[in-house]
Amino acid sequence: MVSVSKKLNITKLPSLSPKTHFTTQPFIPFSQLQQQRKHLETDLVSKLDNCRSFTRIKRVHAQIILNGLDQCCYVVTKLLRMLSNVGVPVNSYAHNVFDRVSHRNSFIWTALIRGYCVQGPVNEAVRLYSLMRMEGIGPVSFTFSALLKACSVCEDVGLGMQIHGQIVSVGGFGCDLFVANTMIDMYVKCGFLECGRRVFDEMVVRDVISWTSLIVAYVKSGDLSSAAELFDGLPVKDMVAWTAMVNGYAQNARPREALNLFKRMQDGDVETDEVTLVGVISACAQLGAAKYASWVRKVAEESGYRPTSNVVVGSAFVDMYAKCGNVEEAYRIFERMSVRNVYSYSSMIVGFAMHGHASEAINLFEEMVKTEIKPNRVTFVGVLTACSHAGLAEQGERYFATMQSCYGVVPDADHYACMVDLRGRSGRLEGALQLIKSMPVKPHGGVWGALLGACRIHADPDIAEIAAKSLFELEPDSIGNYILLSNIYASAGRWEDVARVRKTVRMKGLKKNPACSFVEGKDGVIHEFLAGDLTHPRSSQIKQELENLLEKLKFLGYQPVLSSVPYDVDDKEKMRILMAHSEKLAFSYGLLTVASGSSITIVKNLRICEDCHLFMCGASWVTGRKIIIRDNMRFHHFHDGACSCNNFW
DNA sequence: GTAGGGTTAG
Repeated sequence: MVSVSKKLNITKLPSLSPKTHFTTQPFIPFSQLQQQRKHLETDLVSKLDNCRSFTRIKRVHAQIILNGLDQCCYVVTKLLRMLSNVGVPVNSYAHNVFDRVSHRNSFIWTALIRGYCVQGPVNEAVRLYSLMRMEGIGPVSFTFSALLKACSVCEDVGLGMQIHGQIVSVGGFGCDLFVANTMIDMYVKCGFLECGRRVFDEMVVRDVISWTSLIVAYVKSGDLSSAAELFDGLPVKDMVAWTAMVNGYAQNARPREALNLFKRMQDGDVETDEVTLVGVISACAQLGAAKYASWVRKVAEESGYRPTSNVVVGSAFVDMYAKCGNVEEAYRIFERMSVRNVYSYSSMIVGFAMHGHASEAINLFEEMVKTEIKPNRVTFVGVLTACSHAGLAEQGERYFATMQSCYGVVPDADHYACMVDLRGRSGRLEGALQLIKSMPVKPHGGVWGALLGACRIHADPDIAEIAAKSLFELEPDSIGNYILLSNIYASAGRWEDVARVRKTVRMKGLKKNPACSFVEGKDGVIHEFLAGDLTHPRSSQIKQELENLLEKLKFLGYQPVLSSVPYDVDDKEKMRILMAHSEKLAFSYGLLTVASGSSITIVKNLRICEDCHLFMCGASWVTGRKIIIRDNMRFHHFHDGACSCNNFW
């Protein structure tokens, strides 16, 4: 090796006078220059970090060029990331910046690839990845997680599997937690849960994120037992994991289990945030009891969340109070919310609709469209339901006709179901049938079900047969549809047809859903009554109370609606069956226990029958009590002998 | 840089 001194022949150094050569440039050691450059880099990177607009970024970019740092991968990587974050199309500005860098490292390549991953097209990201590999640049773990994330966003499992193959062939990255976790997420978001599970099972090291991704995947697929099994096996659970499981129960209509798990979460001193709260609030909404409503309100405030200052928590509370029968409190919260969004408005509109307050729902909708907030499909479901339940047929038709042209919401099968309901209820059964035939999308069970329900109200067994035929094809095992058809036949006295439907039900081995009602006693305990149930400890008192009431009602002219009994039995037996309906038993118990002057709230699993409806109207008059009944359709508020639904349900 | 969220009709 030739030494530098020999090569340059500098054994004899010329005697340079520092005076002549360094007068304007003071001597700065290299290490100090390096340090200065480092400071400059850090300074520009932090400036970039604070940029929230393209204009600001361009300004910093000019400084980067001025300082000669446009070849510095560290700074340019940050520049590319920020450009993509503020949404500047990656194929223009960012790509130019990238092209001008002569020596590119993995990070700068990855920043550009990420840009395409976020903005698309993903294929371009994959092409760049190949180019990078051809240039001999090795990927970093973030290169793969960005690519995998992109595959999950566009649900392209084929591409995802290609990336998976790359990860395996490059080697080493399969063990990277970030990469493996993103891979699980990619598979489950694409709907390949089993593949995600395989990745999970093959992982040597897992963290709470790996577990949670999979738990959520099981929750979304409705497989709660697999989710719970994983959750139980998770060694260290954090707030997100707990929340995933609590909300999993809530989303799958298992509110009691959601609340039990939440109590365990609290016992474990795990923090509660707004995401946890919405799940818990939604569970309480499903239970529909005032007891739970006040409990969760307290829980929220203890965790520092006020329904009026947090839009997500607030909207959940609006929905919950409406579902618990307290639409006044729902509106009180809604009114005081400092920020509202489409969820808040939709929840309130649907809440009003559920309680038969059609004009309030419509007024609120009109108020909403004057704001910046755009109505969505759920908002229109609420508005159309409100019109339908209040018999506002013309207004409903108008909203339906303009929802696409004025608000850009394309009517889907759910909206058609509302319209069939609206036309059907107002007696235009043929018009409803025509609407179904003209639908641009395939009608689902809800659409035919709405027609069948209307046939019950207007006693039309012929159209009911048409609706039922399609309905039985779509939902062959749904017992409610058979019962509805059988009841329509029964009201028309067509007992042979009733027998035929019942035979089908028996042959299919379908079991009838027993009717049951809940009422909250003054002790806060929820009492459940089944139809004809005499097992309650205070059964004889309940029966006596009911008989006293019946006497008074009869005196006022109440005549039992015997046609509400769909059995071919004598009138005396029909009377006995009617008096043992679960909501009547629950109401009678309420009279015995709920403080006088307070309203009585009953939750029923099936639709209230005509006789019970009439009975409750009279009972609210005779007893002076407000009676609120939530059936599986909506709320009925009985007061002074009338119901909020105007006998239209 | 990877995991958890609220409104829906018969």
